[in-house]
Amino acid sequence: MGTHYKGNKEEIRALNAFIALMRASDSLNSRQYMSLKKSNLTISQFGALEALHHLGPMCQSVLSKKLLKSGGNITMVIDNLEKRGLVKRNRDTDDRRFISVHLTEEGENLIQKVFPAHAKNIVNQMSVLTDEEQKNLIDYCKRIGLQF
Amino acid sequence: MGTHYKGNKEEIRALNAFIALMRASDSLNSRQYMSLKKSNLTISQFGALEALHHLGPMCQSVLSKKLLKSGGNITMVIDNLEKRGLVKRNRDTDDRRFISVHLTEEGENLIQKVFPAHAKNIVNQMSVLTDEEQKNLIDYCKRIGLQF
DNA sequence: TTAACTTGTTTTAATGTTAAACTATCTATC
DNA sequence: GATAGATAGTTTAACATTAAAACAAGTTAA
Repeated sequence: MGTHYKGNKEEIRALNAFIALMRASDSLNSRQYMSLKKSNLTISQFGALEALHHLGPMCQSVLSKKLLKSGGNITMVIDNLEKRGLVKRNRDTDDRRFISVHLTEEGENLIQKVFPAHAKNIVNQMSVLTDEEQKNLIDYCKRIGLQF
Repeated sequence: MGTHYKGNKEEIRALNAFIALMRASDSLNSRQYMSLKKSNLTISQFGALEALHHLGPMCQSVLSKKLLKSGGNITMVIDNLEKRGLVKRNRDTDDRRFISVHLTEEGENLIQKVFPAHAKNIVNQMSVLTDEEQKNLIDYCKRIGLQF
């Protein structure tokens, strides 16, 4: 692994840290992907179901902000969940611009079944780090994430 | 930020570490995306050009392994680079199953122009961490990535 | 009241992504 | 040499993703 960039030691280190971070998130993502495939869910679909499960019904623009995805993308993801009968759209009667999305009973059952194993799976993977190391990782990642 | 999972302290910590890692890589990705958009390159296209630049011509199956992407995906990415005249395909004469992909002069010029700013950009973002912290991050990420 | 602006959702076009099926080519074995 | 199996690449179908444009509904200001 590593960069082929010809820079000084500090630059090489920074690029290697970047690559390591990206590879780690790729690995976690692909293990998530494999795990969810058993339930015929994509990562995005799972994310939407999870948000609706833990936060209750919400309109697509809110979901879009929660999941950090574009509005057009949410339309597509909710479309696919709706086709499977896992969520339902409800046009708001007061302000007809809004569409409230909520889990169906089937969707609620599915997320309740899938979530615990999913969480356990992640906890398991992160357990290669000690509690102290996880704290450090959170600190580092937040600082990287919150730049502008 | 944080999970809504009702577990014990250790589980919550692990899930928060997971979420922090994913958010950080999302942030880095989206900044990469914005930066490369100026040159009309996607992250995948940049990755392919960079590999060909630093490692020289190679066939698609090797590229596929380097970039950790499926063969079908590489076909698409190389198609789009070829349409723009940045790379060229060459059928191997010895073994006609192989196609060697190489940068055109235009592609070489582009990657030479784009790469330094790109690397600098990443180094800059990672510089919110000290050298010691970057070392730790690399260690943590490698351990997360290399499980199973 | 109407025109202009704002906000929420959908559509469209382009790219990425995978898995699976397919074609072409090469190799080993009978 | 024919054939079975392996390998490289392409195609297809499905979903993800964005930006930008279109569309729908509500708000505001002249």
